[in-house]
Amino acid sequence: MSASTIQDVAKASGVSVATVSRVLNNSATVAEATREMVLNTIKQLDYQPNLLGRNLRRTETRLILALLPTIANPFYSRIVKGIEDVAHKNGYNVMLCNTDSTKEREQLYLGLLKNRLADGVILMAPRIEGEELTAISADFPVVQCCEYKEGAKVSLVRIDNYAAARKAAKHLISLGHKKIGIISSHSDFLSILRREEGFRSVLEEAGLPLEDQYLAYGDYSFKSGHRSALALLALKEQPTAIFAISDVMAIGALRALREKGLKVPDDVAVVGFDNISFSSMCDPMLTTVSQPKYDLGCTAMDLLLKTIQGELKEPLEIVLENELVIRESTIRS
Amino acid sequence: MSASTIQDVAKASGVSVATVSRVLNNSATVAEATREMVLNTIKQLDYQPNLLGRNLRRTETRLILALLPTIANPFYSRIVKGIEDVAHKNGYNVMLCNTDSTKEREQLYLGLLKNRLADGVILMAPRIEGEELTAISADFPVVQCCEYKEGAKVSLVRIDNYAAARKAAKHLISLGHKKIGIISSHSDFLSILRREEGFRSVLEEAGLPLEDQYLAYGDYSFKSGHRSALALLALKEQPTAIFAISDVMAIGALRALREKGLKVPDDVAVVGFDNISFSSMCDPMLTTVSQPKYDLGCTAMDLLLKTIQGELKEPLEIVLENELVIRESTIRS
DNA sequence: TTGTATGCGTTATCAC
DNA sequence: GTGATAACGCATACAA
Repeated sequence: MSASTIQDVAKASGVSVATVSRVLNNSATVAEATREMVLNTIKQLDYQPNLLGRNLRRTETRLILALLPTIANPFYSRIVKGIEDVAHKNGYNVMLCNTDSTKEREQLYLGLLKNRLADGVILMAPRIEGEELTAISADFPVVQCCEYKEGAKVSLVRIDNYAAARKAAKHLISLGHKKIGIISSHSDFLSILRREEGFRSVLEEAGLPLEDQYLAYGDYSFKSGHRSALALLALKEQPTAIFAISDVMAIGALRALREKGLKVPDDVAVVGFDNISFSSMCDPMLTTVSQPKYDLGCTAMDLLLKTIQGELKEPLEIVLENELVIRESTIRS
Repeated sequence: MSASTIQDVAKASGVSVATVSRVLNNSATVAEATREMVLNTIKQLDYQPNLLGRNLRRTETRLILALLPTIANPFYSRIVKGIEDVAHKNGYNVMLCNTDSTKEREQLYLGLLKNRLADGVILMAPRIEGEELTAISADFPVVQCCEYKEGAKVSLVRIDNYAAARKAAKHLISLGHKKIGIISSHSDFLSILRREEGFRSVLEEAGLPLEDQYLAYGDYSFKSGHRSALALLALKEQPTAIFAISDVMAIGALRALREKGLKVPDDVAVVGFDNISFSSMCDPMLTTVSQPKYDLGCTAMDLLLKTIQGELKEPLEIVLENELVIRESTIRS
């Protein structure tokens, strides 16, 4: 476990640490001869600058934290790709942190931000309260992506969840469905509430107000989608269509329907949300609301960079487009 | 962007920084009265210790990096959960790093290890050469998990890939299949080569040596599985069974078969590898070789902790059990 | 062009 | 029990 420092390099090169530092940082004011010699001993000693020292001195880390509830939901993978691409292009590294959907772990990682271990954070499913988030955001660079909290005055990139859910509802209504179940989640994300509201609004306009029993709650897992669908199917009047606020849960619902011997879409139609890659691999392929995941990630990182560079006075909210992708789970091909 | 330091706290409390530090680290030798007062001003100033300073001084970060090719493959999510659970239990944090399957990004993150920004690294799909990996491992704590490189003298947790693939092959042979295709990947992971070898060995023992044309290569994506399956189906003599070295690719193959109007398992049987959660959600449910993902993660982190604590003189290799899970894609239920 | 000296924020070793 | 102070490894203002 060797650990040569800048001092070792200086000594071995017969120069001062300042000169070595200059070589390290490509400072112009260093003679070509010395530069070469120093670079040589750096290779020789296999010297690696200690980032703790450097970052402490520079008070920047060039590190971004991306907080997500779990990597188990493939929804996040394209978003992360977008974040990374923009970050790398700008000389930043990205690290992913699983919050496990708990306030505690989220606070822990936000603590690393407060403790200067990272230059900024992108939150993909904030769990802490809006006020706390607002407070942190006042002192440190933070951006919310996709999911967001009530009352948080924090930059945000999202789609219009209300309008998106309306598209899904209108599609089902246009197919003649009258009994429609929803699989939502118990989170207090505004994104999810908006989807519920949007979906409801269309049903009401169609004179088919949503009854409480047609609303089931899951936790974004396959199993919870499966379980919720079974609950909906246990009603006296089975729904003829199910809308899930996440593809993963919609796919769990597909499995439940299969187990019950119901045909999709003939007996029951299903609409998901997110358009994860899996939604076009399952059978039947899933009709779903597509979020521009890659762009959401890129835009969030752009916003964060602006925040870090102080170009943003106050929180900004950016809304990207969405699209209903119609596949086999609602219409026979 | 406030940034109160230990000095500010000391000044405001009317004590020295040493005392504040003692309070921070629960040093026993501090009077109850002073402790309370200091804690008070810490709250008041919303003081957050700067981890760069602390880590620099302590020469440890309590941070672990988990390097994976992409979070798009759900295979990794349970492994990561195992790593995190053990890490948290021992006071370490885990951050995930996408290498995008490139040597460059992997080297970059390993650089952070060399530069003391993290205490150790778990590699889930190493891309750099075995010798380079061996060299790094000689100086820094590194553990390979699941996939591993030829010639790397580095700690490793894995399953017996050879034996596991043999189970899959024997299963297909026992079902009477004679023309069997394989979807593998072009990586130079020993794990994958062993699977190929194991599978081949059974075919040979059955007098059905694998012809080159029955071997297709993908890149672990749905699409590549889909594409590879189409290639296999284009052969004059179509295979009646397909073995994919990853569930994701196997599921892509299922889709290709559906498109070609072929019934699974009646026309073509399919076996995957990994047992990701999705494999029991798709239709038909996938027969697959199950890796003990959570345990693999836990064990890898255990090994890394031992390495960090210097309890491990030289690289250790641990082999965990695997299991063939038989589902609808090979046998009608 | 290079060296000296200082400070980044913390912990730890001394003294007292 | 507490306070100076050195040190961690680096970058930079200022001298030379």
